[in-house]
Amino acid sequence: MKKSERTRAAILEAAREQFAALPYGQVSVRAIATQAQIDPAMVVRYFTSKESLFSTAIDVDLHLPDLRGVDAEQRGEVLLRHFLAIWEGDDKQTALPILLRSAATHEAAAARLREVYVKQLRAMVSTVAPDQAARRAGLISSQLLGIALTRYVLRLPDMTRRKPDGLVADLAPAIQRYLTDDLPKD
Amino acid sequence: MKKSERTRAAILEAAREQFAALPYGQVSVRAIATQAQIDPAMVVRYFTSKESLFSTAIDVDLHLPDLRGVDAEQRGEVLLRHFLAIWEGDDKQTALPILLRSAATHEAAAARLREVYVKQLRAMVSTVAPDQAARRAGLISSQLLGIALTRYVLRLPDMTRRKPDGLVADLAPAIQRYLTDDLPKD
DNA sequence: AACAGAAGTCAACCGACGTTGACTTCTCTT
DNA sequence: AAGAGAAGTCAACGTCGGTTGACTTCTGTT
Repeated sequence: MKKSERTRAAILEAAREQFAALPYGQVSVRAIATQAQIDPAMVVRYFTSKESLFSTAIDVDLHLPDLRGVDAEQRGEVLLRHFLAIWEGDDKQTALPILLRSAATHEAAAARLREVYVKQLRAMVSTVAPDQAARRAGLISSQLLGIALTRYVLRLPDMTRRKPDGLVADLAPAIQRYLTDDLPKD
Repeated sequence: MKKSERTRAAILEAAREQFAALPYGQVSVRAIATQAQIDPAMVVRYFTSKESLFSTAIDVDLHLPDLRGVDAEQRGEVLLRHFLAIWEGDDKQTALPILLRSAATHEAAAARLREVYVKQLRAMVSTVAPDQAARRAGLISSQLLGIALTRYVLRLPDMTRRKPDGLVADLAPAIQRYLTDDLPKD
């Protein structure tokens, strides 16, 4: 059954594109169907419901680099560059933009984002900073997601204006400190 | 006409509460009306439309402190504490939570947030760090809003777990640096 | 060529929502 | 007390979106 694979893939591709551009509630099954040049009923036929299509469409793998192979003093910069590349690249390699855009609106998206955070970012931090890894990962996420929020979602002028290299120069040190500094006793 | 003032205020209060809890699209005029114990038609009568009710409901004044009267080394901490208090307080003093929750979904909310950013945060940074104020304000907003996003909207476990004082201890230095450090030439 | 099962189409249902306009009730002035 | 204007009620309209189910068309095997 080759035909079915094609339409299934077409639906998925259209869905990813739509969800990347708009939050969950503003994406309609009808719009996805139109873009995939099929009938709205097919979406349901293949994916049961909009909700489960959404779940299927977002398999977020951040492909985080293995920081153990990176100079200890450069890890913050490497991580930040990788993160920015996810957003700057137009290739839609990861579904992170999809997730962040919907997370404020859609609890399922928020839950998935928490899962990605724990299994990928926190896990990765653990490999290079086993001491206080969860705490460090939290701090790092607050800065990284803050960058994504202000630059790509809210589009604050002072953030959109910057070139990626400039952002790295300004922000990598902060990430680096969260990763390696001694933390207050708390 | 005293009665009208009361219902008008009741609608506004209900609206603020609803918008603070849910993004724009998930708040219905009917729900606001129910909470205010009035008829949905009254909402339109008093505020013309849901959209203009939203605009009226959010008059965001962050009441940012005047950092010029604060020890130069403590400004980051003071600013961060003030920001956290906005979110921790249950008194709904400011409409910032309303705005952030809707900003990912609703362009009008995002636009308003940009305005608040420019007129309040950036303006305040200018008073204590006139050099590169816009750039510094951008960096600070990325960290502050990142905290709000991860802790209060996404509720990442490693951020919700922390006590405010712990967050201040870990994060105030970063804010302080964005405020006062020499920045790379860019 | 014929038939079965897959793939695709079409129209409609149902619920939710913002908004409207006609109607009723209240309230205050004279 | 009466009448006018404000305040409030009610039912409905129109739209949109997810979902359904019956129907038609295609495809591949025998």
